[in-house]
Amino acid sequence: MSGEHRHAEPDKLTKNQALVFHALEGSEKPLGAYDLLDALRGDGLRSPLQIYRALDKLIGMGLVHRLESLNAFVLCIHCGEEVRPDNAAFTICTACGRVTELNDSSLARLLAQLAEATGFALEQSTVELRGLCAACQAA
Amino acid sequence: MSGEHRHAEPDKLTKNQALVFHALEGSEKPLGAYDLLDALRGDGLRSPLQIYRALDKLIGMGLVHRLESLNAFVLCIHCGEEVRPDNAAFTICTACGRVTELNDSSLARLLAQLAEATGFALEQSTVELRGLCAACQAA
DNA sequence: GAGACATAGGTGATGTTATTACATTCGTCA
DNA sequence: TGACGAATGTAATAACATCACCTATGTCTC
Ligand SMILES: [Zn+2]
Ligand SMILES: [Zn+2]
Ligand SMILES: [Zn+2]
Ligand SMILES: [Zn+2]
Repeated sequence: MSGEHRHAEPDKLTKNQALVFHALEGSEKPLGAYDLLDALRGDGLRSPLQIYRALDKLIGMGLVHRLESLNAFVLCIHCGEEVRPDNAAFTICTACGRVTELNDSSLARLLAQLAEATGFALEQSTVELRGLCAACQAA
Repeated sequence: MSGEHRHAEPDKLTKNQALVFHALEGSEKPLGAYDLLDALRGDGLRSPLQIYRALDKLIGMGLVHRLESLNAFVLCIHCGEEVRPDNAAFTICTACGRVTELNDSSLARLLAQLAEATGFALEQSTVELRGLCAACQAA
C-alpha cells in the first residue's frame, strides 16, 4: 500500500477547501456532499461540483476520509499532525450515526499480507465496521 | 458479529430473485442495479425497485454481496454451499474491474477484537481492497 | 370456500449522489 | 506583459436509490 500523507498543512487551503474543511470540523457526524453544500450556501457555494472538487483535494491531502457505506465524509483525526497514517478503519454506529477512526497497524499488516498472498498489489483499503457504539448499547 | 447464513438454497427463489441471481452468475464483474435492470428488461423487469427488492432478499440470504465502493453487486463465492461465512472481504482491481472474495478467519477475529477493544458491538463489516490484480500487474 | 395475514410484485414519481462540458479567474513565474 | 497550470463558476445531465400506492399470490384457519 502507498505511504503516509506528509506536509499538507490545513493553513494553505484554498477558499473552497477551507470552507469544506471547517464545515466538517464543526460536525460531530459525517456529512454528505449535499449536506456540505447546504451548510455553505451562505458562503457563496452553489454547485455540487464545488464541494466534490474541494473534497477530492482534501482527501488527496489525507485531511478527509470518505465513508463508502454512507456516501459521506469525515475529517481525519490526524489532520493536525505532520504525518498522517493512511491505514484508517472506521466504526459506524447504526443508532447514533457517530463514526470513530481507528488506525491499527496490525490490521494494516494483515491486509497487506492477505493481499500479497493472492498476488494482489494493494493500493488502498476500505474498512468500515457497523454496529452499536458503547453509549448506544447502554441506552 | 452475527452468525453465518444457513439453508438459503438458490432453488427456491422467486422469479425476480432468480433472474437477478442468474444475471450476476453470468457476469465476470460486479454489476450495478441499473446494469441488471438493462440486462433483464427482456425478461419483463421494468423498474429499479424490482431489482433492488430482489437484491435485498438475495443479500439477506447471503447469496449476494454489495460492494460499497462500487455501488455494485456480486454473487457470493459460497452460494452453492450449505452454510456461508459472513466475513467476506474483497479485492477490487482498478485496472480490469475484477473482484475476488476472500474469507479469512484471522481477519474476522482481528476486526472483532478491534471492535471489542473500543466497546463497539460489531454487527457487520465492509472490507474492500483496491489495487492491481496479479494479471494486471504483469500487463 | 371465505376471511385474514404475510410475502412478493408492478408502476410512476421522486429523492439523493456524482459527473460532464465548457467558460472564466487566479497565482506564479519567465 | 504573456504564458501556464491550478482553481473556480455554472448549467445540464447521469447514476444510484427510495417512496407511495396498489395488486397478486400463497398459506393457514375457520
Ligand atoms: Zn485519518
Ligand atoms: Zn451510537
Ligand atoms: Zn461470500
Ligand atoms: Zn486486473
